Amino acid sequence: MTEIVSRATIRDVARTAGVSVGSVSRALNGGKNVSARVARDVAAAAEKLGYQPDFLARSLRTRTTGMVGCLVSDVANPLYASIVQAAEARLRDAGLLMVVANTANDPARERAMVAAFRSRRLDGILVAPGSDENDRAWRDLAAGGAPVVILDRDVPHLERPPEETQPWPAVLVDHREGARTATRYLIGLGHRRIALLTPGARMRPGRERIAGFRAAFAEADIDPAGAEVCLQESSMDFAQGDALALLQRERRPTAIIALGTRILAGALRAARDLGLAIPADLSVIAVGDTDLAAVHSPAITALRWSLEDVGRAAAELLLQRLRGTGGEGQARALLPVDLVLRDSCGPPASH
Amino acid sequence: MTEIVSRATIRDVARTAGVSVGSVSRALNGGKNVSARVARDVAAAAEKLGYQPDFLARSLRTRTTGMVGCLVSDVANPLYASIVQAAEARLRDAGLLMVVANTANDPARERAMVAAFRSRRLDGILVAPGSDENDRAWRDLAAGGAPVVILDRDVPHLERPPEETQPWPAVLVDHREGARTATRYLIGLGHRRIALLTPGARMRPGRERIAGFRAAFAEADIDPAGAEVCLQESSMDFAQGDALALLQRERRPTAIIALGTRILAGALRAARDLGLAIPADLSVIAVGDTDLAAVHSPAITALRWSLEDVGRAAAELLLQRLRGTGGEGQARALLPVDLVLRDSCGPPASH
DNA sequence: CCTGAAAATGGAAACGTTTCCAGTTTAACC
DNA sequence: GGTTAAACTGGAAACGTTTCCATTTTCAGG
Repeated sequence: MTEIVSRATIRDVARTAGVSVGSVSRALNGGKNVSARVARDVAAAAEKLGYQPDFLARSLRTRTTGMVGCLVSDVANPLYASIVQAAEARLRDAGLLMVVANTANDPARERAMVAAFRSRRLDGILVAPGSDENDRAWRDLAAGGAPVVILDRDVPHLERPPEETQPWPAVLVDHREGARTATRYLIGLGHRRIALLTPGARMRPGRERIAGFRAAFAEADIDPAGAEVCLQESSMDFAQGDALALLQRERRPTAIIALGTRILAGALRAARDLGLAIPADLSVIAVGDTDLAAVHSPAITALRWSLEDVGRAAAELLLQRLRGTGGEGQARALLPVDLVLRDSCGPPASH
Repeated sequence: MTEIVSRATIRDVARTAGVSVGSVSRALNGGKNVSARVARDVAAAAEKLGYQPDFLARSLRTRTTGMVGCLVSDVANPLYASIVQAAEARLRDAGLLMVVANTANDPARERAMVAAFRSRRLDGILVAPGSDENDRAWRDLAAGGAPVVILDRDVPHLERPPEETQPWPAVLVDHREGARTATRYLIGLGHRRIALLTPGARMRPGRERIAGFRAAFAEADIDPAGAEVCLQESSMDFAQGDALALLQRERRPTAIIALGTRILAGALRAARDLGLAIPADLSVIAVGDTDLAAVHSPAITALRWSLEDVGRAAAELLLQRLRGTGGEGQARALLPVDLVLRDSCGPPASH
């Protein structure tokens, strides 16, 4: 195994095997229309030279790169990291590479990355846009021409090219039903004043949760004023200050539903600082089942959905599109949310 | 802005501007050796046609792809996610895309991804190999020819090509000093039996921590038998079972130092299940400052280093190499580890 | 052995750039 | 204005594949 100075090309293989370049290509790829002799010689020559095809040249010719892009606000956010991880696993098994970019929910950056993906001719895109109202983003995506799969966002039908009748493929999570289940559970325990701590309603997950939260109050025939929605930025410190103010009020909520890691952490800290015991003084439900929720004392009851399933399903949907074998039926997936009961909820203290 | 059916090529721009292809390329790229008239006409034509250069063709010609690969065991692991995120941010600012791949510490997969990166001619690679002894991995990396930056792993000098005198560029974290500081702190509080819970010593961070841990015992002139190293797989459940056994022993450790999220969580659960109070019955130090450590009650004292700095520094090192402007001095970075004091440590209970 | 179709093959034309080279225009200087 | 160097330009050759097309070879069936 000698050190190869400059890599062997298909031409070298052809010369070594004593056949034409065309034949080498056919032998190595299709396998169709090639005699046993040529196949053998080519394989031997390729092996001898340590030939590895150049994907760039191949891509230029075939107009397919074997790469897909993944656009999320922040791969370091656990809620995205697992999705990215699972999607990458599935795509890799299909022989595709994944390029990832963080957008920090910045529309300009989103546009720039979509353009970069397009210039590089990526075969497809997985994307969770930072805002559902960003028409430019949707237009850019549509203009790219590559198949797109949406991650848990609302997609405007109207923006599709006219000939397309199908909505964009998407993987959605049933946050509405999840929030409704959680709220119903708390109401059933006797709570009448519940606060939902969630980031802005700019995006689908927040909107759906709020809708489910309100729906539970409506169907229980309870004073809807008890359903308090606190919009929060995703910063832990802000959440903590906000939670402090919330829990110090005269008629404070007796239960809270808090999103993810940062907001939940802020709320828990606030409760601890105020000396509120969980669940005696305050019931808590986490949205998203993180290590924090599972290990906290007491363990936190949580809404759980499978991030891995989201990533896997998205990759699967994209692969269907890429292979053209898109049995039109399953253009979108709706994944369930479960309520994992632990020790952080109980009846409200009598007052 | 009409819908463009098939994208405009440089040839279209040339025709529209009434100049040659070569001139268009010069006008758009170099800006050197092009008259004002040509520059203007070309810019106008490109704008009018919505021309966007095809990176594939460009890459084929220039042998540079503007993409770098990032190879880690698992992007969903918070310890890697932030590194990846920060590195991507820096590389994006430099106009590079990042393709990421998870190896699950599987040598075969590592080899496959390195080969894939090479076939796609990625400009460089950031990598945290799953094992420091995997000679094949190092050889493959070296053979690729692209610049490589190592993430917190020991790199064998001997494997370098003979003409290279510099070691591989790498970003390292001073886990040894961190572990020594933490251990010294516990010893100072009076602890004499301390357990270090860490994943295997196959990789640099584990090895360094163990070394620092032992060094602290050695320099304190204390019975070294009290320094107990528990090698753990990175699975929370296993860690919990293991921690349970450890803490139920006759002469159990009075303090533990536990890595990351999963192992720490397992240990905390075990302590909770046994009714051990922290820090009265058991002192705990977390290795890696996670949300869990910060928000736990009581808050957990933790060893902290900046994952963002690791990612940023790695990207910086790689960029230096890519630009050839690698002031040879800073071929590697060693980042510090701090001990963040919280409420989880105290003197051991008298016995 | 002949015929025709099917299979296999070599050569060359793409794919869309950048860059080299030779030639032509401009500029500068006396 | 003439000479020379510098700046600019067009044409064509890469880069390394795949795929088309026209030949040549193989093979089955009479």
